[in-house]
Amino acid sequence: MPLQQQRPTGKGANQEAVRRHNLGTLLGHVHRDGDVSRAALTTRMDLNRSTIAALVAELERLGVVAQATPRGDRQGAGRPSLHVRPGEREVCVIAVELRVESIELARIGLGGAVLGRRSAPMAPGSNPDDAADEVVRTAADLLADVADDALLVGIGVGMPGIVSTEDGRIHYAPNLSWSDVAFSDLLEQRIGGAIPVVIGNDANLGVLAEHARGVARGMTDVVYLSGDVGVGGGLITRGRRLLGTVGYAGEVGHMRITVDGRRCRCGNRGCWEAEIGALAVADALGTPSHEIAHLVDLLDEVDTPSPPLREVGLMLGVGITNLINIFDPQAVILGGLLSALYPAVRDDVDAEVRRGTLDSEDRRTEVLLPGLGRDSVIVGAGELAFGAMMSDPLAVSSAAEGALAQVRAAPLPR
Amino acid sequence: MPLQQQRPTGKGANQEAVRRHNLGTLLGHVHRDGDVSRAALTTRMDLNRSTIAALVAELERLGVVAQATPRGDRQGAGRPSLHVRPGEREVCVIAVELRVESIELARIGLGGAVLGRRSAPMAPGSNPDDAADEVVRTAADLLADVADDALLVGIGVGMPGIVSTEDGRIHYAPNLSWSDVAFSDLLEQRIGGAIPVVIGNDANLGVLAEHARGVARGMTDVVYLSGDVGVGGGLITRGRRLLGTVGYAGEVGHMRITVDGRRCRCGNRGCWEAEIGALAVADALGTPSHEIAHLVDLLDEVDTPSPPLREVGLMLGVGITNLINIFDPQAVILGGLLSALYPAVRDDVDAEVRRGTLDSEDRRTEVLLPGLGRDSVIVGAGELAFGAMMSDPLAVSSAAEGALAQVRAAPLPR
DNA sequence: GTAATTTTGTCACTGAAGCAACAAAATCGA
DNA sequence: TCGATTTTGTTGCTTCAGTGACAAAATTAC
Repeated sequence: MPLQQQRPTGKGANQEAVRRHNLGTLLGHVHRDGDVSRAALTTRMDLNRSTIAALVAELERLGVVAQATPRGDRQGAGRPSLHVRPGEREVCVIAVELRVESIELARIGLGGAVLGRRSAPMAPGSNPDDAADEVVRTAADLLADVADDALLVGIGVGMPGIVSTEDGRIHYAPNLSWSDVAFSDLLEQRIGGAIPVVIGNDANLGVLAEHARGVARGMTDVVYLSGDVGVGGGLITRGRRLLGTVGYAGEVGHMRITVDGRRCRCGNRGCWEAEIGALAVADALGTPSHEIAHLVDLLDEVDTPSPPLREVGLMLGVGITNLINIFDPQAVILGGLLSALYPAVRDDVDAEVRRGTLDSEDRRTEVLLPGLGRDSVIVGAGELAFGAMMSDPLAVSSAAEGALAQVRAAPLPR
Repeated sequence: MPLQQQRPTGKGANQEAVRRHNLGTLLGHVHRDGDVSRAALTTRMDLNRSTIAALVAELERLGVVAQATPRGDRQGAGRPSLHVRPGEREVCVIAVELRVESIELARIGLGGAVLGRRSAPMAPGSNPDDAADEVVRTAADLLADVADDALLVGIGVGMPGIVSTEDGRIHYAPNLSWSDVAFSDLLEQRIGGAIPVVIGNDANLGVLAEHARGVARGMTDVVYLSGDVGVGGGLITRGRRLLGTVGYAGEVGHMRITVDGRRCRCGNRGCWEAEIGALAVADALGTPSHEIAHLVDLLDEVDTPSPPLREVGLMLGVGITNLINIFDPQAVILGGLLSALYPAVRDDVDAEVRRGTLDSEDRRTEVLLPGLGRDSVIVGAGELAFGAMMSDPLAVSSAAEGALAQVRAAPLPR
């Protein structure tokens, strides 16, 4: 069933939607694989050769893809199929990650290639306006030596905090001490509304990244956990992100797993992040709180875990078990600090998961480490920014005309 | 955006898919509202009048809908719009609910009308084969006096247990002491494969029912909880059921909320259902376990809850809070025993939910009681059975030709 | 009763995908 | 080396779903 009925809207469809869908899907394949043969596209999309040819031709006309006879390595008999790759005209996005100490930017091209990076300092206690200025300034720098005909189709921002999907507002970002900031508006104002700015939280982008280019490629149901002092969750179900009504879905950090447990920043007791977050790990290792930054290294050195650390592992296992029972995913991916914690307490986690989840032949959820490491948020921000392009290439590419120049020339204070 | 790209498949679309989508969506509107004007369809589906006319004409040709000038009550000026209603040819499904003590059946028509009911005893310790025989026998009875040209388009089965979506296997049904039963196969064999049999668990069908015809109409993200001795969850996100990889999603009963809590049937401690299930409620009320069937009445009589009962309420609140934080739904619906428990301990539950969830203007999850009461599972089973019809009316209705006769004449032992 | 409003049916038109036939390119086998 | 085979790309034609414009029909308001 190629088209999916989106029940709540109950809207009808027309040929134009088909064309949009097909162009977007085809471009998605190119973006995903970097290089696909037309024959492969024909098979995968289950369309006629002629149709694929027409679709590719249209995208080629826009300059976003190019066709070429394949290089060297042959496979099987028959005339070799033309390959479709990102085109002459460079299609790219700016991916931004707001961290507590720095702002990371990357320019990411169609196909997922990282074409450039910049890092800017995030002054302690920076306010959102300063940060937005810095982002735009650095983005302009990053775009300075890009070909003039390049197509900048979006800006994606990732950050630790609670983000409202619809309006791009940051509801609350404890690590940055921001609350109720319309950050995507701040950026859009500075670049003259040239291009849409989309924003997501770190765990949400983590799962997007791992699903698109990490260990969860090809899966349909994935839970991603990003652990630090707090714990966030990113969810993919049926191959799409689960965002909830406002976009606040995935706040698993305050899932209560022991009502009488450790006290959490939120005031409650026994929140999951109080039990497995950086503070709990530091306590278990006997690390003073100012050395929390080195927890990863300390965890790497753990050979046989101490009883307190094993207790943390147990709690990790309990929470993972809850999520498996709730979501029935193919994998749970442990990001951030958790990817250092897990190897240290693997036995306890695995035992708890086995004990608490039903384990049939057709269902065996894997617990995995991320495939993208530190880059997951910025890669996810790139994927997020590319999203619109993959659902309506024509509209987005025509809207993006001139955006590059506009961002380069963004007026900034000082 | 009328068509939704189903990312994982990456398939293309064609005009045929558009037609399918539009016919299905239109029929879905008729099914949902029972009676829609063509003008309303034009607005809602955002299609041309001519297109709507053509679509209605095609469905009318099949006999599944009929057009008529509206009765009496007029609204506004202008030529009155033709109304579309379920057609002369009766389109229906058989909805089945397997309970511990009985098997309930209903015949449900397009539009959601319950056209007939039967109840059959479920002998204690019945095996699946006996139950399947009984279902088919009762279904034949239920279909005895139906017009010969009626179209039986599906059979939906709901039951308490863990069900695999793809193959319709019941993995485990503790209350019935069944495990690993291919129940939909058992039914399909008996009716000669005339018609697809779809199966779902009670909480999953509960949320489907409340979403289609209960308090959650029009919502996009809903959590439904069905409480008894165990607690099950049914989830809707983006207007569609969340099933997970195998269909085991929503098993919230064994979500651990206090690691050192009451012992659960599963062997663990502090599972949610151990804290808020029937046994916990009975303990809190001081009710002996053999009177567990009267818990609803006892809870109705509660005026001011006792401290132990308030503790149960607290645990209910904690679990609901967890789910709100994870899913960010518009509503959490409390079904089964929980709909009796909630009014008794409402203050404690609400306080806990307020305390544990962030509460912004655009996000205020409601805790609701079901709108369908005892019927939710059977209504949900009906909706489930109608599902295929709403995504491809042509294919389903032609496949259903002759199914009625085949079910009536199903060969049965004795 | 007349005008305004709204909906309907009809029909020619547009646009997208499918199909079939033919030509081209590469591989495999003798 | 050459022909048979396989696979692909191209082209013109067909099919079909949705659209827009027009005139007609039914109702309400003045």
